[in-house]
Amino acid sequence: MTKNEIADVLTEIATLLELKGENPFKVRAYQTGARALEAIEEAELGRLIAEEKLGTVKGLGEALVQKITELHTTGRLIFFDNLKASVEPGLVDLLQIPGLGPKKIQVLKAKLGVTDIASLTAACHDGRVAALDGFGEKTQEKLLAGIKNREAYGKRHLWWDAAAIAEPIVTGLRALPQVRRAEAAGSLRRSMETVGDLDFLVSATDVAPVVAWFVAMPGVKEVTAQGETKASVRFESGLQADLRIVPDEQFVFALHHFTGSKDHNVQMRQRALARGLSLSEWGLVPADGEGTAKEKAEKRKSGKVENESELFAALGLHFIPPELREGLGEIEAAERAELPRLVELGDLRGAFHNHTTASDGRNTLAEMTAAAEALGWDYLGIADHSKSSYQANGLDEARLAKQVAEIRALNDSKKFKTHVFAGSEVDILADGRLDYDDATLASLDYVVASVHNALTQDEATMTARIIRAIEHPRTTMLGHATGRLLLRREASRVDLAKVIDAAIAHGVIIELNASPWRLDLDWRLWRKAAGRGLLCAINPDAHEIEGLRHVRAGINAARKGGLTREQVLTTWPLKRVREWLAARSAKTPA
DNA sequence: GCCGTTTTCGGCCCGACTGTTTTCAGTCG
Repeated sequence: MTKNEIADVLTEIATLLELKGENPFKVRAYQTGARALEAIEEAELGRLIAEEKLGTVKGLGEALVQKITELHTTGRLIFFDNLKASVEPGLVDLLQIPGLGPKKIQVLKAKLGVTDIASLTAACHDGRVAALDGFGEKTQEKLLAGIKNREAYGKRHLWWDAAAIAEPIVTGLRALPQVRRAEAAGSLRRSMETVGDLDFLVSATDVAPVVAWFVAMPGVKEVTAQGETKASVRFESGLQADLRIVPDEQFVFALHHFTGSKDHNVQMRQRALARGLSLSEWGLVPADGEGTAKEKAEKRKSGKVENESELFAALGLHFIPPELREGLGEIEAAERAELPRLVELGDLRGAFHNHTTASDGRNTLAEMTAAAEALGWDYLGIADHSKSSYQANGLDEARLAKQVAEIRALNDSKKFKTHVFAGSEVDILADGRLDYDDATLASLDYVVASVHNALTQDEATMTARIIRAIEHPRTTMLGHATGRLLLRREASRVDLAKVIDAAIAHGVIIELNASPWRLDLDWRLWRKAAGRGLLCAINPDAHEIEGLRHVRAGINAARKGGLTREQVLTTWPLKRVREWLAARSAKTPA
């Protein structure tokens, strides 16, 4: 078994133990163990097991070492099999219902024979749940509502959609006279491609009016919690938003804590402990357990930390941008002053993958160019679909030639300051050939090669297909490498390591498709690939003028991937891009 | 189940909120 598979087993054990009402600290030990395992490298795990040194990993004791070793060598764990057999499988689903934890599930099972969502629903409808000790009418209603909305509530949301809801809320909070500071935290602030719920953090002089404003926001469908300093609401889409209000001197610590990620926070706390300090959402204080809460509060005030930079500095670190706080080595890099200077939205000078009404876009060439000019871009690449993308009104050779001529004429007219590059998003056919002949391709400034059909080929076929396209001398960049649609469609099966190797070897760019549904290549792959020389282009894949703004999502992903300005072609000035494209063409046999 | 300048037992983060209670247990983050 691989380490991630083993970690999944440990996590499942934790869930099952929790359901059985086991000691919560034992449950946590399994969760901690799973995380510790994920943090070591695959080969390292094999070595540690072989040398019987797995126990030296913090969080892995005698029992976990034995279980991990058994899983790693045999692929099975008798303890896990027995545990699974002792728990009704439907009970695991019950844990997902808000308001239900292990204790209540135990009671429901013991008193009412509830073993899954169906039997719980029946018991609620009969009123048997409300009659139980410790339960009541409200709990019963809440459980029914939770069951009904389970799917919508469990759903994640695109960063783009979540940000559109969150930004006016932050603005609204800051406008309140009682509010001193307000930020959105959580995975939204870390610019994750999808977001589970929204976390708002506020420091205020008076809390009641802030809570009152929050629960009365337009679009709120349901207030799920409301207290003095905390509130939770649910929007129509199922998106949940949490508000927390803290004293201003605590704001920075709470902001850091609720921005996360969990792994980042764990590592930060460990670092603090190693320096005799204890870090939490409440503050940074000496780690010794002595002293009353009041004394600790005094200590907090004495060592004032005004912003996150000072918080990181207090632990001997350079500022770590929220996007990098994933527990993936950013703390070590910050210690050594080796954090990359991340690309910014304002660095962008243009984009290459955009559509017009010639294929399936909703704005004309002139409209798209005007919009690019309004954004201050020096250049805009038009890449409409090729002829095989019949469903997208792809251009045949004659229509493409006409479009190229239009683009040349538009540039000559000097109507816009923005230069337009004539390109095409050329289908990579099922066998890896491109959708136009070489002469047609040679008439273009650049070529984005993309897969649009036969998405379910096996991995070897798809990989060979894409690599063949990369090897084509006229291919400038690879479009949306995996074809994934976040929350909707899985990525195609493709060996990205080989694709990246081929792109580097042939000097082909891989696009970071900035469509909020794609963000493809995934940010997790960029740091290593760019370090090896892969050049990135942030392309919005815009089908209308509003779509050009999606580059912001692309910048988010690029930043999470640790990319610098230099590594992103679309930040380069026009002259340098032209020279780069010309040099590529020169290498190409005419 | 893990951990130890409290070293083999007794902690392990803990405060806020809800719904049910009449002083608190369970859940959540």
